[in-house]
Amino acid sequence: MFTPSNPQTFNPIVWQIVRQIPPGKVSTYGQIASMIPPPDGVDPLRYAHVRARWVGTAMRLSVGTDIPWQRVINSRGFISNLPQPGGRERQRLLLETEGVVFDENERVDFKLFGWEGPPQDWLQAHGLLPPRPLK
DNA sequence: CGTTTGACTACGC
DNA sequence: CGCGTAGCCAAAC
Repeated sequence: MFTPSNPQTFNPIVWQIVRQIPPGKVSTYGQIASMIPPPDGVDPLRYAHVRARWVGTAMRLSVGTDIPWQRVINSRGFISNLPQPGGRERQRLLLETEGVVFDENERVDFKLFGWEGPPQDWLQAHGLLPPRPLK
């Protein structure tokens, strides 16, 4: 089932969701986090303040895997500042190869390329809840 | 082990 | 729209 009382279970859930993002689409840290309910024992209100950052941590740990990490960007439509040198350029190149277009300000339009999220039955099949807005 | 840092985001000016 | 900050935990030092 689903007991994310520790990151060893939280992170794989993040990665599993990221795998569902189709090529040519992007999601955000917060959007992915909103699909994962608060871990047991964590105050939901406090969880809402840190969950997006947890997703960022999970993504950082996903380097060197087959996870399509490039499809996760920040809520403003920009590529975040990756810890690895040259990571941003690489991420942009990967996304552009998939068909994602950046505007003159290096921003992605979520209206065009934003991922609508997985089907609800997929979420429920994995013991997750439908996405909830922040706060 | 204590300290610092961080692939975040909403909100207030 | 830009800039600063609070929120507060897991990794990384």
